[in-house]
Amino acid sequence: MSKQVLPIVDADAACCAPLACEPLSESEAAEVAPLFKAIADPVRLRLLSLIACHEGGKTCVCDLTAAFDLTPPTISHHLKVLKQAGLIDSERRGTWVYYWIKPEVLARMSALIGPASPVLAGTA
Amino acid sequence: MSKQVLPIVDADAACCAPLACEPLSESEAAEVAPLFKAIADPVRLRLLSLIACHEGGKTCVCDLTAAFDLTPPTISHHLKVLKQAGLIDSERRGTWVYYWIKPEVLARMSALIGPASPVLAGTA
DNA sequence: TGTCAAATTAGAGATATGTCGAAGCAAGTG
DNA sequence: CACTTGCTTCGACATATCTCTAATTTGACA
Repeated sequence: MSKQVLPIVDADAACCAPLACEPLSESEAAEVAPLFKAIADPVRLRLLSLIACHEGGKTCVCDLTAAFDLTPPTISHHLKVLKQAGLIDSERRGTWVYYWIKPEVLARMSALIGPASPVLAGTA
Repeated sequence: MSKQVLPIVDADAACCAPLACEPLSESEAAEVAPLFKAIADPVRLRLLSLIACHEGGKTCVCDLTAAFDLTPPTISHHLKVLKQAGLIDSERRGTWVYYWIKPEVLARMSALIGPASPVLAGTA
């Protein structure tokens, strides 16, 4: 296209510019990545949403299984992943098992990638 | 431990309670999950953070490669994943290639899992 | 033109993930 | 006690992901 003379980086200098905020450390990244991995699946995203949208916050597995074209073991597997990541918790009530969301964890994840994040506040 | 008599669900009724917000549809989930999958890796989280934290917003690949104990092809692969997800964009400037963040996309992801989300606002 | 440096692409190998059927466990009911 | 229902665990399989080495592309420069 046209000549691109952008003032952002001085081509004579080194290829890098100074940092505007504190980037995520290796250990912080290792700690947070599993949280995002837990929700990085369409089934688990919908499970989380279905659980969160329930009045009272507790949702029976039978409800969740019915919302998908997947077998109960598969739903159970995804619920286990979400629970091990700390995003949901569960309780047995007779024959049924209920799951509920832990909103603090979601809120922390949201803040981490949001506009006010101390580790991602570059061009926001 | 102690008797758990929770008033949230009537044990005589069906196992389900009504919904409090609109859960994520199958197609919405399929659309959003790849975004979270893109950041669901410690290396890519740090890459994103390093890029975002650069003053001016543009970061040279050589800078990024230097920050990891990984080979250039591996860094290149992760940058490609982030770019294909739409989280970053790039431009070639002579020998060097610069990447920058697209904050709108991060902001959208943050809002989706944040306390005010219309699909995850259950118990927040 | 030839050479060098930066970055990407291609291909391979090890590990992780998503899904299922079969089996097991826990709790209610006849 | 036996039987049924709801859910989880186990084991297997196909696919996806992460990382590397080797080869390729792109641009700068003598």
